[in-house]
Amino acid sequence: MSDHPPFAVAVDLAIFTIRDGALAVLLVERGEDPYAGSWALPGGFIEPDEDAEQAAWRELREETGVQQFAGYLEQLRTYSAPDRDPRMRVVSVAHVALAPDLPEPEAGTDAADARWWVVDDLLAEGAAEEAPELAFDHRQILVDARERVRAKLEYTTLATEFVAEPFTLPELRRVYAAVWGTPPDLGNFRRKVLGTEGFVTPTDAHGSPAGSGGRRALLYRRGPATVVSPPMVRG
Amino acid sequence: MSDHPPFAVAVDLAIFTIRDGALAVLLVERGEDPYAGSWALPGGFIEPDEDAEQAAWRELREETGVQQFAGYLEQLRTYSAPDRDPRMRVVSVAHVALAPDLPEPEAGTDAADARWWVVDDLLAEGAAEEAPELAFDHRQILVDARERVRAKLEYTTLATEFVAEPFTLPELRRVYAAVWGTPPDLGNFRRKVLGTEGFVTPTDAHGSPAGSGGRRALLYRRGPATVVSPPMVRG
DNA sequence: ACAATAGTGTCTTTTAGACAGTATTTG
DNA sequence: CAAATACTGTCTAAAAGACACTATTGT
Repeated sequence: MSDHPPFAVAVDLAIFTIRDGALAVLLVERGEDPYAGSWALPGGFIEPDEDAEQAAWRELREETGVQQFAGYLEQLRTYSAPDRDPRMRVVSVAHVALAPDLPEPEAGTDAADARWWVVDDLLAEGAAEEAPELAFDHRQILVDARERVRAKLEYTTLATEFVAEPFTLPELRRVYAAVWGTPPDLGNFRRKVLGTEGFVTPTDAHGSPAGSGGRRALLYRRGPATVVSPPMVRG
Repeated sequence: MSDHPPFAVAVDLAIFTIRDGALAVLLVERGEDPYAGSWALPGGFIEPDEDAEQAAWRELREETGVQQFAGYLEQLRTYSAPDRDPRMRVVSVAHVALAPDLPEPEAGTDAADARWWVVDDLLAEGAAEEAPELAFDHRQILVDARERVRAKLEYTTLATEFVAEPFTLPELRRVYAAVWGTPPDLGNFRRKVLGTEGFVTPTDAHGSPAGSGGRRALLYRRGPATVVSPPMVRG
């Protein structure tokens, strides 16, 4: 009754960004068995002196190669099926991270390669041409992580974590378009964002239009607000 | 780089019910050190052949003494501070459970005693007369668990898990009153619940009024809906 | 009859949905 | 100027907030 079988405890990360108008996630190609050669979410084991969040931040910096990582990280949920890792009993505390678009990553020490993948290509039923199967239960983690991000865009100001400051409202709207798959109505989107106190704070500078030709959009910074109430609704 | 320090992995449960119009949680008095004699959330270690959710269901049945537990269980989040247990490194996957009011629990094998506590008494700043400090980081878990339940009443039909079928709308409304601290407006509450397709399904029977004297309320059962959109808002 | 509880109706305000129109910039 | 992008305004419909009123039961 007082036994406590030993487990290894890991963190895994679904690191999202917006690339070319699509939601993308960072995957690493595994260099070792099990699943050598297939693609997986970046992650690693928790060290004795850190908690899961610290481990996640450490892995995030290691995998992205960005020491002063400016972005958002939160715990997603814990995956603990007894057979999820064939080597031994590993429990994984999965996290979600968001970042304005990061450089193409360098391969880490234990990974053969690392690159961004368009999430819809990975998760589409028709399985796009070269979309790989994911290692372990990472496909399920990715499904859950995407759903978390989709949901949080509705009732939080989280979308601003996907854009570098300062940013324009059209940029911010393209974040919603990428994550939800369909852009919110232009006018209504502006009314909601500007009408939610503290969502964004205006600057007096102007950015560049998305294409060549077009009006220059006003630039904004993130505001102090974190919740959007009532929520924005998904198309 | 390939080390994976061993951890013990436990589950802890915040089991909520409504008792005498207040949100209550089940605590056990610890019989052993550390924290012998103080109160804690029920929990235990994960066995080699089960995942966290199975372990949580097992503990739930053991602690409540109800073999065919009819209620709701979901994962909350994982707590992993290195020093959260002074004996050794223990990571806890916390869960939230809801149940229509259960019998007064029996003490389990490893617990000196077990009883329901009114959550507001435990968490109030003024610390009610005989409200105990909680063991480990269980106060924080309880705070997070309560917030999860409060939030989920807004955008899901979860409140129905707090009442035994069949139930009346006034009963259901008292769930919101207990969890939120203030009752939703009577008329608007009925409009929302009855106007949300699949929230509840009517029967043709009538229940008894809350006090002695008063009209008999219609009885309902849980409907198939799980989400309430747009959400009900907290007073 | 009265108090207590359950249930209905309605007026106002807020917000979202839809979409037409105006403004600014580049080629 | 035409095309592309950014921005504003307005009408309608849906929903919430507030609150008055009716219905049924026990003492």
